[in-house]
Amino acid sequence: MKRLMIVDGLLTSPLMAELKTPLVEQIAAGCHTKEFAEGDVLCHQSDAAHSVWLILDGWVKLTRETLDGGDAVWDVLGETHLVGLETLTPPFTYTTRAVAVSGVTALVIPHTALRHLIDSNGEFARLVLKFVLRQQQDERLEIEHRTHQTAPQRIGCFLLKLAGTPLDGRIDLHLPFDKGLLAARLGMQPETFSRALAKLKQETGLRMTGAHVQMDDADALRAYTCGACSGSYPCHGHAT
Amino acid sequence: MKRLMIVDGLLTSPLMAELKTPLVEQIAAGCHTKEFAEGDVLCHQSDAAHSVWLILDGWVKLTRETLDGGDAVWDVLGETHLVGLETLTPPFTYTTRAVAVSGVTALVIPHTALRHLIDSNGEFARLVLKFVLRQQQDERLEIEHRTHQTAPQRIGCFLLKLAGTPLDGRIDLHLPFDKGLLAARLGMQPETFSRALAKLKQETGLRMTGAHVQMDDADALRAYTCGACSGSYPCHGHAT
DNA sequence: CGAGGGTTTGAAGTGCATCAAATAGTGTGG
DNA sequence: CCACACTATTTGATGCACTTCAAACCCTCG
Repeated sequence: MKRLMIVDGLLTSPLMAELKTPLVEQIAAGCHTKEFAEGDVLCHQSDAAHSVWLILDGWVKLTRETLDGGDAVWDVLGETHLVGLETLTPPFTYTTRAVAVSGVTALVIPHTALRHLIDSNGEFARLVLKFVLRQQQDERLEIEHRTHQTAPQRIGCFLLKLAGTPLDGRIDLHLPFDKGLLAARLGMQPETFSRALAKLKQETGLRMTGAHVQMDDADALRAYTCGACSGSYPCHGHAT
Repeated sequence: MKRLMIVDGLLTSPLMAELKTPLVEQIAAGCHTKEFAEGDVLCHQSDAAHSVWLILDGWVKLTRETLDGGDAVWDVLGETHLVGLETLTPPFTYTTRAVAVSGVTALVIPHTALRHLIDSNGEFARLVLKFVLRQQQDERLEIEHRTHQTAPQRIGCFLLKLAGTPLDGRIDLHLPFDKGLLAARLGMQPETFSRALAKLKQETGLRMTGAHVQMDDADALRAYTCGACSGSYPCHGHAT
């Protein structure tokens, strides 16, 4: 019963969903779920890896310390996303600190199990490779965005990704974490975020009250947001 | 004789250098070298893959068209670097256009051979995975740089990477391609590049005449450049 | 020598950051 | 349930970094 839930959890990951059933069950055997409270640290930068996490619910931020003591936010991940995949290669250490930014439910996947699987199972290694190559494309697009998009466009792009591809062109969602963190995730200051959001509302008809976002015509948002981008149009919006 | 040269060429790649000798020879059997003149196109964005290239000499730029007709430079790659690795995963198409920006000598590796190798050889798949995970870290650091570094710092960072880790703290090199392209690679305008360079000279004692770069104390450059970065200090500088 | 591209310089404008302060929102103890 | 404390968010004012548009300069090559 519980095993079945863990299998279902694993299958939410695009990576795991491609595996054959016996393999998923084999991985599931070593997994357990774990709850994290807001502020809990999943792992520290440079620590030797012990787990990879699959987020089932909630959000986790990945940060790195800069030399001058600041914190650089590398990403904020939500459900279906994996934390710590970089530890599958030498030096097998986490490259970021991971901190829950809300209550989080995660599937704990023992690092040893994954490493063993990669070493022993070519098919699994291939699927991880495929997965990472996909991520790499997204990251390169992100690099482009940082250079060519304005602050309001980056916000719009994020919202489109968050909304997925709404069938009817309508968007209705809640920001999953606070605006300050979102600003950092998008590479801007909180003040800039606030002003950029105001501009986005004005330009696209987007409405936002508190964390509640509404939009009647997602295409208007796409038109405003995606102009300078080299991604395929209309923006299909991978979740982050 | 010629076969030996091809094997040597393959081994310049960090990825290939990890393979066992018979495997390298097997790959080499399907490879040939090819010369490209400045401006020659290696591949077009969205084309079905036929080759992966290992650059033996010269430089290749990777660009993507933006919706509004512009060209976004994703990267500029030099010797020991692979072009087209993203085609090893579905949809097996190039995600960028690749154009020689100088005379280029490249090793042409048939795409089918690599795909076959990945599908049949778990060890090879693992090594590619390891290689791509490394690249991914570099790209995430690049994202951070675009947000936290100033234009002069980004130039300094690029020069440090180009110089590798000089033993005696001295730098003496030539820019491998024109400043306009370098500006695009670093995500800035040519005018900004020119001015940022002037500032970098003034701040760090770096000297540049034409494409010739000299510096007596690389550490002064690192001190100026790496402050806001979360990479390990001193900057070890992977080549791009 | 002249043409053309690469590079620099100048002047002006835009976008984002920074510093400062006001406002809104949230959780706590009374 | 209210007042307070504290944090998140917004708003205002100002400065800096980068872009943009324009023109000059430089360098190479025919």
